[in-house]
Order: sequence, then structure tokens, then C-alpha cells
Amino acid sequence: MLSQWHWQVAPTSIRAPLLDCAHCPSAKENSTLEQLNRRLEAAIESALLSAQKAGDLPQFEIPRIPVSPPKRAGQGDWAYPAMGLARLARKSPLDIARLIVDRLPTLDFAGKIEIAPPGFINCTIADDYLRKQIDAMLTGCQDFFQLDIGVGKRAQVEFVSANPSGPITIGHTRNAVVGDALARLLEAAGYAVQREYYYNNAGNQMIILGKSLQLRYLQQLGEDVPLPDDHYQGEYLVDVARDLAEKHGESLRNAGWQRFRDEAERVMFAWIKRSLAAINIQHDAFFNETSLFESGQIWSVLEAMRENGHIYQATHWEGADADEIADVTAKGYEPATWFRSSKFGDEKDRVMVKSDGVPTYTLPDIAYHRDKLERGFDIAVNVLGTDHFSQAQVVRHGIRALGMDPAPIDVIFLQMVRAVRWNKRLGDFEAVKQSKRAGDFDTLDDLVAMTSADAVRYHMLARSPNSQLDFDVDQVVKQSNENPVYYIQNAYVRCAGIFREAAGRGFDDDDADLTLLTESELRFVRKALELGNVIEQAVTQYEPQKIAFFAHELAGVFHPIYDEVRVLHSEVPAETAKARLRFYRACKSIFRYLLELMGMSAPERM
RNA sequence: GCCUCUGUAGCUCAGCGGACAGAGCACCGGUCUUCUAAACCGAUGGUCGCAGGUUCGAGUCCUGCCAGGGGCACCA
Repeated sequence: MLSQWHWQVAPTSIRAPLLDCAHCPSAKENSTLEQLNRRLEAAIESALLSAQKAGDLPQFEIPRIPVSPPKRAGQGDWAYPAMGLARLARKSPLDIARLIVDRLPTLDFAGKIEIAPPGFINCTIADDYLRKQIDAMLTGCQDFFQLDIGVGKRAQVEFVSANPSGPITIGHTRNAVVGDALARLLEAAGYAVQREYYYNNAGNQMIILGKSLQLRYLQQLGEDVPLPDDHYQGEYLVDVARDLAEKHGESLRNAGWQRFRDEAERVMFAWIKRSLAAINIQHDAFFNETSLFESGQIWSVLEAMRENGHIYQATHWEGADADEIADVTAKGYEPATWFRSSKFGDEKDRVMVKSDGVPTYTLPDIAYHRDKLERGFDIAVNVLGTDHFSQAQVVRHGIRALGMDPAPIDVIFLQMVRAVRWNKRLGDFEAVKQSKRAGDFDTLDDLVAMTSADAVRYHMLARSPNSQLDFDVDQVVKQSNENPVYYIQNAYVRCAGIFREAAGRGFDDDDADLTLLTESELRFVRKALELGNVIEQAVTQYEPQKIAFFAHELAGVFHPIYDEVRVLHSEVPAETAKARLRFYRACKSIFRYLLELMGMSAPERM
């Protein structure tokens, strides 16, 4: 079955090979906070065990209480709430905290360890340790922050998956940005990632698209043929028809609609790829529905489901009530092929093959996901609009009906997105109309033209998938501190500016003495070291927006320091200046990496 | 009706069962002789939709309401 893949491989060379993980980053010791919190938790657990062994604490199973960064300054970098043990240990939280701290093994990264009421253990990272991380970071953020959770594993992200019937819309754009960001984060977590695009080209929609183009073409030839209401009305098909007429003249006058469908698919796909490339997105593989028909996979899936006893022929589903039966009878349907999905928790059964013998969308969808599972990905994430929620459930039931475990497949559901602008008269936001008149936009191309690729990527990413997103086109256009895009990029630009100036003066950071750095700079390093945790959380919880929030927070730590900590200034001693230049080298490195993780550019100037 | 998402400052939104609920914007007051203004400093601003419950501890978990979005095809 593995030999029956039907994808075109996109011309991209920068991706990791899909099957060969020989050169994947190997598990290695790294020094991010991602490990520090784990090490602190382990140390606390061993302290507790030791206290139990000595009889200072009663025997109980030690619950997992994670250490977390406190909200407030002055409470250290990691806090452990010992209150959670009070009941089990039958001691006051402060006493327990004392017992733990007294027995805590030595930790090279730990500086001050304090106990605070009502029972927190606050651990501060030692300054020396932070200073060492600056040089470590300079060996490359990609390596420095590389997690080991995905090493040796293969992940697939299926996203966009818009049918080639028109341009990429605002909704697809959110999907594209979130999917690609997740793919980048998975790569940062060590996975070999494949970006896949699945599209339906076998169904009725593509037939109508072909017929629509055919009519547009005939109109170009001067024929007076109307375009029915249920056909594609978009102006873009007129452009395609005009090109066809120019290239082929009248030779296609008697061609079948299939010829036009193929042409439409080809042109639309070229357009879609161009649009996505403009925001720095490329898929590795394209998988089409038609291939599932040609290979016969849809029928083998149906057979397998039938053998497992989940398929039946009927005019209506088995649990239909009187109203539904009356409804179906009125329509006069012949028997169709049903999937008994209600057995798997669905609210009703679903039609797999219509009474006219044509499969519904669901059957190839199940076949596609079976194929995906058979390709052996450790995780396969599907980015879908929330309007596909029910459909995704049915596919899941279908996979179970095949006797397969759908566990590797996860879905990120994106809530709706719309472009809005402020309407002064109404005193409220107003949806941008779905028309193509000047100033209105509803496609990715329009969005990019009016703002920028970077702005589109950031604003589409910086929102929880669970939240609806109003893309405020006026705000996104603004080049001011109202716009986080420039706030973040400016951090990189400012670093780049220092190095331009330093180079001009022949000043470098060779032999920098990092002990000359003070609390301000170390505050930045502390924050920067959280990146490992952020990537881990983004990947394991499927929350790629976390990286956007973090980038903004880190820029928020950076700018005040930049304002205060100068390098090439008459009053800064040369040795101090060297140390600071080294610090800004690390800053520049991490901002470049963050922008790369978000698929944004890192401009040298703005 | 059923499923699902959302409701936190005037606006847009963060917030891992933990300490006094945070940013940005807007508004108000300051800061460009320095590598620095797409920036910085300061001030104002809150019954976390409502009501119960679990917990030593709830914006966070549970139940029920209220309000808004989306989905519940022999469409894709």
C-alpha cells in the first residue's frame, strides 16, 4: 500500500528528507530552561524521597507538581508551590518547603533558593550560568534551542487544502499561516516534517468550475451564453478564458468541459502556489482526491468497512424517525450505501455512496486518512476550519471502522476569520465586503498588497485557533508601535544597526569579558531562555500562536534595555562596550531565529 | 434541539489550579547634542458574562443559565 502514493513533490530543497533521519539532530545535552525546570522538579522529588526515607515525612506517593515561572519579579525564575503537599504530608507548607530545600541536591544552574509564604520555593538562576548561555546561544539558536522530543520522528502537517477552484481567501490564509508555523515549530522540536496539501478535484465542484470556464471562453468568442447562478461568478475566470482565447483562438469551441476543468485546475493551482510563496509557504507534497479513485483505494476502503460489518444499503439510515423517512420518501431516492457511524458515537449514519453510484466526499476522505496512517507518521496534524468539525469526526469514526487507530491524527480547528475595518459612523468594526471593488479585499493577494507578507503572517498567527479573528486591515497597515510586527522586527533592526556602526569604527567583541554585563542584560537572557519551553508547549499543545506572543514579549524586554545599555558611546569603557556588543550579538541571533520560526523576514534596516 | 468555540481594562487580546489579574493600543504627562523615536519613561483604567459547586487555594476545573460565532445534506 505504501507504493500507492500519489503526490507531486514540490520543487523545494530546504526540507529535511522524509524517510531518512540519519542526519536529524541527535539527542544531545542542551542547556535550555526546558531542561532546567525538569532538573529542578527531579531534584525536588529526590529531596522529598530522601525526607521520607529519613522519616521526616510520612510515606505517600509524590504528586507531580510542576515548577512554573512566577508572575512577579523578585520571586525567582522557577517557583514550586509546596502547598500542594500539605495534606499528604500533614505538615505546614512552609515546613515542607524547608525540608525540601535542606535536602535539595546541588544544581549547577541554581543561584538563590528562597522560601516564601504561603509555601513557595523560589529558585533563581545563577548569573554566571546566564552569562555562559550568551556564548552558547551564539553557536546558533537552531542548535541551542533544539529540543529532543521529535528527534527521529516524522510528522506531517496537512494544511491549506483549498480546492483549486479560485484564489486563496482570507480563511485559507489563516490556515496556511498556522499550518506552516506549526511545521516550523515541529522542525525546531526535532521532527522531520512533511507539509502536505490535499485537494478535492473529483467532485461536482470541479465539474462546475470547468463548465464555468467553458462558458466564459465561449463568451470570449462572442457567443451569447449566460452563466447560471450556481456556476462560478468570479471575474478571475474571465481572465483565464481571455488567455485561452488568445492562445487557442476558436479551436476549443467544441472541446468538452473536461478540457476546461483541467485548464482551470492548472491555472488555479499555479495561482495558489504563487500566492502562498509570497508569504513564504511551500508544500512538499500535493495529494489529490482523483488519485484515490484511480488507484481503487476508495473501493478497498469501502470493502474493508463492509467486511467489518459497518456498511449497509438502504433508502434511509437505520435510526431515522418518521419525519426523516417521510422526507426521504418524498425525494424518491433509490437505496444508497450507508456507513453505520452511529455505532461509533455519531449522531446519525452517513452516506458513503449516493444512490446514483457516486461516492460522497466522505469516502475518499476516509481513504485519504487511511493512506496517511499507512505512511507511518508519528503524528499527522490536520489544520481545518471549524466548519469541518463534523466531517472530521466522521472520518475518525471511519478509521475506527477500518480497525485502525486514529491516534496519530490530530486536528487544529480554526475559528472563522474575516477582514474588518473601523467604521467611524457606526462606531464599530465592519466586515470588509466580499466584492472586488477597489479597497476591498478578500484574497491573500489583496491582503499582501495592502499590508505586507510579514504583517499577514504575524497577525494571522497571533491568535488562539479557538478564537475568531478579525483582521483589522487598517491597523495592520499602520507602521507604528500599534503594530507588533514592526515592534518585533525593530528589535532585530536595532541590533543590526549596532553592528553596522561597530564595523564602521573597526570595533569588535573579541575577548569580551561577560562579567561586565549587569542585571539589565541578564534579564533579557533569562527571558530568552524561556524559548525552549515555549516551543515545547507550542508543539505538544498545538498552539503555534505562543511563539508570536513570546516574540512580542521578548521585544518588550529588549527595547528598554537597548535604550539604556549603550555600546558605542563616549562614556562607555572599551571593555564594557565589548561585553555589550557580545550581548547584542546574542540578541540579534535570537530575534533572527524567532522571525524565522514565524516565517517572517529579518530586515537589516527599516 | 444537539455538538462546538468565545465572553477578562474604553478597544484588541495574554493569562500552566497558586503569590497583589497582565500586555499593547486609545487617552493624559514627559524624553531625540549619544549606535536609539516603527523607541523609551510615567499616570489613569477591572464585580475576569451570571449563579452554584469542587479545592488549603478558581479568571483557570465541574454543573446550570445568559449572550455571540460556527457546524449538524444522497454538497464539497
